[in-house]
Parts: sequence; structure tokens; C-alpha cells
Amino acid sequence: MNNPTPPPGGKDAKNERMREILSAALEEFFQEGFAATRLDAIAERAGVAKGTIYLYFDSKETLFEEAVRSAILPVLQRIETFSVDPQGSAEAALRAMISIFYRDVIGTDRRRILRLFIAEGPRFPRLLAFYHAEVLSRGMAAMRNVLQYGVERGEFRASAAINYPHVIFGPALIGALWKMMFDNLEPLDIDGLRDAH
Amino acid sequence: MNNPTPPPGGKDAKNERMREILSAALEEFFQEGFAATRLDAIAERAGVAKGTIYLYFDSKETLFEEAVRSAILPVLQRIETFSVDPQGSAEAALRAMISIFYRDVIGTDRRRILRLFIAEGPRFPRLLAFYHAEVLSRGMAAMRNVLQYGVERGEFRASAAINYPHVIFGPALIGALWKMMFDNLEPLDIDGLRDAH
DNA sequence: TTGATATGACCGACTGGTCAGTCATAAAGT
DNA sequence: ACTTTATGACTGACCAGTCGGTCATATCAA
Repeated sequence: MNNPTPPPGGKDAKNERMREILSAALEEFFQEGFAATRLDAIAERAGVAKGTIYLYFDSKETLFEEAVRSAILPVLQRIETFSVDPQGSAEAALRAMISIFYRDVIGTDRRRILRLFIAEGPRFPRLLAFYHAEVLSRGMAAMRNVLQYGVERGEFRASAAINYPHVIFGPALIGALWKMMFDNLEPLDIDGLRDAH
Repeated sequence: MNNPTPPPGGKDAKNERMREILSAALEEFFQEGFAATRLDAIAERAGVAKGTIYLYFDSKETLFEEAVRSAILPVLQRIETFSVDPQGSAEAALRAMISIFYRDVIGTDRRRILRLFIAEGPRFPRLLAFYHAEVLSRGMAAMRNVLQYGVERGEFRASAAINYPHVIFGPALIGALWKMMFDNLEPLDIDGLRDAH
């Protein structure tokens, strides 16, 4: 009922706890995968007791989904900016998209989300559907636009690739996976890969 | 001491059991991942009791590694044939390699090995190293040869891509992953992808 | 041929330990 | 004082790995 100061401060503290738990959870899930991660480990990393986690999340599953979602949000916002590309050449736009992808996903810790998705996706269909709808299909649509635009301007040859933007991001994905799996055995120069790409 | 008939038949039965266990294990690991797979489930699928598994394998870890290894062997043998390509154009050779990869890995159940590797690899460094040494580096070397050959014949432009055969297989990998994760949401035509590729 | 004995592959109930989720109690906040 | 938030010991389910016992088959003896 009282509402003289809309954000009293308790809200902030609560959000703070929540974010600490989410980031601790994300880190543990990255390292161990879903099944092998212990709630105790998350609690310890977040600096709370295990019971506290259950004040904020219903179950391990929920926590996992929320953690992944929270990690994707920034990427989502980044994608929004894709849609607006009023500038000149389609090639420049395409190059820019690829560079952004390398810089913001492949070249950062965020690439670990990719691995988590690949590893645990099939067990979390809701999450997969969310990711597909909110991230993938938007990104692919943006790609298709740019490619189409390039064809219309005569920059690109019309080819089957228009319908398979997958092809364009394949090399980047493989770079991310390689770095996470074999970098100690045979290091990979992401910049070199990007240029070759 | 008796040795008139060296393979009495017991050997065959033993190998048979072993193969049944391996294939049951592989199927379960594919579906559930390492941590979430129960030995009971493997035993049931293989039609043996749980104890029997331990007559053939030391531990869940060992069983996992052996199962994955056994699934990779055929791929390894296929790679051997890569090295010999005395024919004409480098482009034809390259196309052939890509086609073989699509037909024998991406287009079959074997693509699930890829996912298993990505999901569990980091927890099985020995397996990763084995895969890297026996499969990846051989395949990449073969690729580099073909590319090099193409450049010498003037077929391909010399470019940074020579050193990054990763780039070539990226699209195929993404195709495999897509099919395993999003095929129900947005089916992907592997043949179309291959052609675009 | 037939019964007696030996072998070892196979079984599955059991153990010890782990971990998600709960709840009685305590601390903090108002 | 009372409500909200946090704690961590506890519970019950689950599961990797074990081990004493069974039984089909092989070997031998008579």
C-alpha cells in the first residue's frame, strides 16, 4: 500500500541476489553441464545457502532455463540493431554482421552458451524453441535480407545460398567449438579464421 | 593346455555380448548424455544384468570411452581412403570429400557422435586427444593437401583459407547440429544445404 | 553312455554415497 | 511484535559399483 518511494531498496537487494545466483549458476552449468552440476556448488559460488536458491527458483530445471535466458538477452538486443542497415553496400553490411558475431559471441565467453545449447538443448525443448524463435530466426531473417539486397543491387550472384544462411555462420561456429575443445592441443587463431572466412 | 580348435565358440559369444553392450551404451549416451545415463538402462537395452557390464568394462567412464571409440573406427577407416587421390582436378577431389562427409557423417546417425563430443568432450580429455590425433588432424591434413594441390595447378586462388580447412567444414557441421536440434521447428534440407555449400 | 565334478559367465539384491528439494529455526527488517 | 528473508541439517530417492550364489556347459571317470 505504501508507495511514496517506488523503489524502496529491498527490491534492488533482491535483484542483486537473483543476479548473483544466476551468474553463479551459469558458470557452474558451463563447466559441468546440467546433470553434473550440484546446487550446493551454485550456492557456494553465489555466497548463499542452498535453501535461498529455492526462494527465487522453483527447481534446478527452472534455474537452468532462467540462467541461459539471462545470458542470451544481451545477444538479443544486439540482434535488434541488425535489422536497421540503411547504409551502402550489402557486402559491407554482411562483413559487419560477421564481424559483430565474431567479436560479441565467438571471441568472448558467450561462445560457451553455444556449447551449453548443443549439449543440453534436446533436454530443454522450451529453451530450444525460445532460442529458435527469439534469436535464430531473427538473425537468419536479417541475413536473408542482406543477401537479398545484395542480389538486387547486383553485388552477389543469385544462388541457392540465399536460402541457407546457415552456411555463412558455419565457419564461425566451428571456430568457437574448436577453441573450446582443442585449443590446448592445436591453438586456433580466431582473427586468422575470421579473415579466411 | 588343450588347443586343437583355438576359437571354440566362446570367443564369438563373448565378442557378441561386448558389441551388444557397446551399442546399447552408445544409444543411451546419445540420448541422455554421460551423467544422466544409468547403467541399469544400458544393461536392460543390451539384455544383460548390470553386473555383466562390469565383466567387460571397468567403470562407466571406460564404457563411455570404448563406446565412442568403437563408433569412430569406421570413420577412421574411411579417412584412410582420403589420402589416395591421384585423379584429376582438385575441385573434384574437394567436392568428393565434402560429399563423402555429408553422406557418411552428417546424413547418418553418426552425426550424433559429433554432438556427444561437443557435449562431453571437455570431461574426457583422453578421448578428445584421441579424436584430435586420429581423426581431425588426419582429415585436416588431407584437406590441406587437396587445397595446396589446387593452388599449384592454378585452380584455386592462394588465400588464407589454405591454413584454415575448418572453414570448409563449418557449414556441414552446422547442418548436422541444426538437424539434431531444430529439425522439428524448422526442417532443414541437407541436400539443399550441401549444394549451397 | 552316463553320472560326477569343475569352471566361469551371468545374475541381481545389496551397499555406500550423493544430491535435489524441504522445513524448522534463526536473523534481519520494519 | 511481527513479517520477511535466509539458513543448513535433514530426508528420501536414486544410482555406480560389489559380491555371494546360480546354472549351463565342459571335462573327466567309470
